[in-house]
Amino acid sequence: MPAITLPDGTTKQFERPVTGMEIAESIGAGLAKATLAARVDGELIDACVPIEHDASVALVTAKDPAGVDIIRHSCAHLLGQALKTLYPNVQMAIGPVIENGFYYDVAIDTSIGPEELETIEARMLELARHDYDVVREVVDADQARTVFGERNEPYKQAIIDAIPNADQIALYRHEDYVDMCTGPHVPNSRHLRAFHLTSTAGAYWRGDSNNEMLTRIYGTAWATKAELDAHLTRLEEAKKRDHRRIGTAQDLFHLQEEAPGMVFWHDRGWQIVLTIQDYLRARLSRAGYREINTPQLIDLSLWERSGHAEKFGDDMFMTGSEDRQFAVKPMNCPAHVQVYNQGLRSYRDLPLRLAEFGSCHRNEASGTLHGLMRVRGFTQDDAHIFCSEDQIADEVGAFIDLLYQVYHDFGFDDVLIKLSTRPETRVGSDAIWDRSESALEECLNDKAIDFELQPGEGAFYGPKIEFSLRDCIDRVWQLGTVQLDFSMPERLGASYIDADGDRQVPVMIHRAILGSVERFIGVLIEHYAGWLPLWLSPVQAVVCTITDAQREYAERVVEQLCDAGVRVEVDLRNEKIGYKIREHTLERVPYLLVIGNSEVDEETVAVRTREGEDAGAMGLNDFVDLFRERIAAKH
RNA sequence: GCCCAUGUAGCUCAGCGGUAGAGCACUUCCUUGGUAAGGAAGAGGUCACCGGUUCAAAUCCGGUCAUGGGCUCCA
Repeated sequence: MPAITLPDGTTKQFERPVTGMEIAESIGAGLAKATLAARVDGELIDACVPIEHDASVALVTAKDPAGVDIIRHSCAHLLGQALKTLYPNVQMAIGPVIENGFYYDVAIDTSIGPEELETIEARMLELARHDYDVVREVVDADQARTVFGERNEPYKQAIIDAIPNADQIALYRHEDYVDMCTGPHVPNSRHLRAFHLTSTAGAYWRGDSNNEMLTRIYGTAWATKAELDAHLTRLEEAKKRDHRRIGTAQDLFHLQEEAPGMVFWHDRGWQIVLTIQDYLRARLSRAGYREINTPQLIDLSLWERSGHAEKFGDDMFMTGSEDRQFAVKPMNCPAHVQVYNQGLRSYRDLPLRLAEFGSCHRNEASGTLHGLMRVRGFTQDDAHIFCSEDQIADEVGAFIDLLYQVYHDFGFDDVLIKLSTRPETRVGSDAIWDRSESALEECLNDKAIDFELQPGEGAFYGPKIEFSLRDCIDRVWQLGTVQLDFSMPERLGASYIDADGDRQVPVMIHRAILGSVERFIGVLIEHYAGWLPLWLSPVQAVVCTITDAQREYAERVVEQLCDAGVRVEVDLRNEKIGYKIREHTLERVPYLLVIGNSEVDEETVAVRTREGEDAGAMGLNDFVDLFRERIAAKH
């Protein structure tokens, strides 16, 4: 005789165990029609599962985010159903829900391209329109193995084998199709209408590159057609923000076949690099860093001593000369230790903060390259802090403050943080891992920073914190990092003399704020959709004349603005003013300074912004004041 | 590196066995015009590269390289 408490606080008595669907029907036909599942004491269950005890129950519809995920999950099964009718030999592996949609990994003996996706999607819709009931059945592991054995589903069997104590397995039947899932699923296929198959990809079985590669089919699914359309429109909009497209349109950089994964910076793009570096130099200098510069090519033996050759040798570019083998540096830290090692260091020298805009090359696997986001040649805003163990917390704390300030200045306030702790194979005593992990964690907690803990994901030489930002289609890119290192200083013979006159090995803190300047610019471009803030814009103003008659005055204006520190260009072309304005607006130049006869007469410029705002005519000094105000505010 | 797709003019793309196309950009001329595209003419391509099938290949097939979407990796 379960008593069911509903979210509004009312309690209903039932004579016998009751299902979520029956509860919904007792409330109203409309609700029953919309019900996808039930949340019983906080736990999601299928609408067809009887509730036997007193419980608080909320009915889940498509208005509930959990309901949309149920639709997505059921769409994965619907995809399976459609695939089985089109390709009877297909073998189903896993089909989970992801952000905005779902995917299914399958073993299939044919390749699935865009045309096949269309066919499959059409079949899915056709099947869903049968408005069939999804039937749930609970079996034990042996029965499940038999079912999937008969259906030639070795992957499903392997999944069953991997479930501990699998005495109750839920099977879901979509007409002739059977899948296995913890559920819940939609009660009827009529809830599945707003979906779209987006792409295919290869994916290793169980995510292990030693295993065979399966075909992954991605789809997106929503509660309503309108939401689906809105999502597809968002994807289209996101494409317009793609840094590769904008980089070409604004003439910032290019990539070409002869130098895969390496950037040709054009003058405008390079100006952005220079602006960022100048800004960081000022910040670093204020924070007590010293900038250094170290060689591109270093004898392989140093990389052997540092351990990189053994672990990452395949990913290092090599070159030889006169029987010596050199590696193009893949990272800066061993070189920074060499600088540290010059002369005898005292505890009074610590902490020693050595910074470098280090140009590094890594032979990344060809399939991983991606515009500016993943390259083979890149510049790290790298620095290494050599300090004693009791300085770690202060140094990490100061670094995190610096990082947040820098991100804020660039307009990023939504940062994802991950703390990675000791992996299985590691160097250093448990005691020092204990201390350093808690030092990092305390720093984050002190600053009330939310973070995700990634146990076992730390580097072999120490724990780390990673700072990431999202790109225009919500892909997450790691930028900053701070890593403690108990290994390299010792391997490379770094030491200092402590207050008692004893030799000690310093701790090394690897840290970067932007990570790769290239990637950072990619994220910047997408974040701003090409509308870089004034202080970062490579060209900050273009002086546009109405006719040839203003040439002389325009050139004088450019000179004066240049002297005032404005990155300014002049457009004297024989074009109408509308044409010039359109062109420079599309190039996202922040200020257009229009000069006609009246401006010449009154010694002014007519100021127009790229947003289309007409700020009217003003004297040059007024414009420069306005300009400097905005630069200072980093707008 | 692995799976799938793609590679045609500076850019965006059409053509998919029978003489290489469009829009924008570019050049020249006309136009000197006040806030998002003035007009006319012209030039521009070994259809990524290598090989094969064919009377004939941008088009079909194979390989290589690159790019894109993922997977694995990321010191």
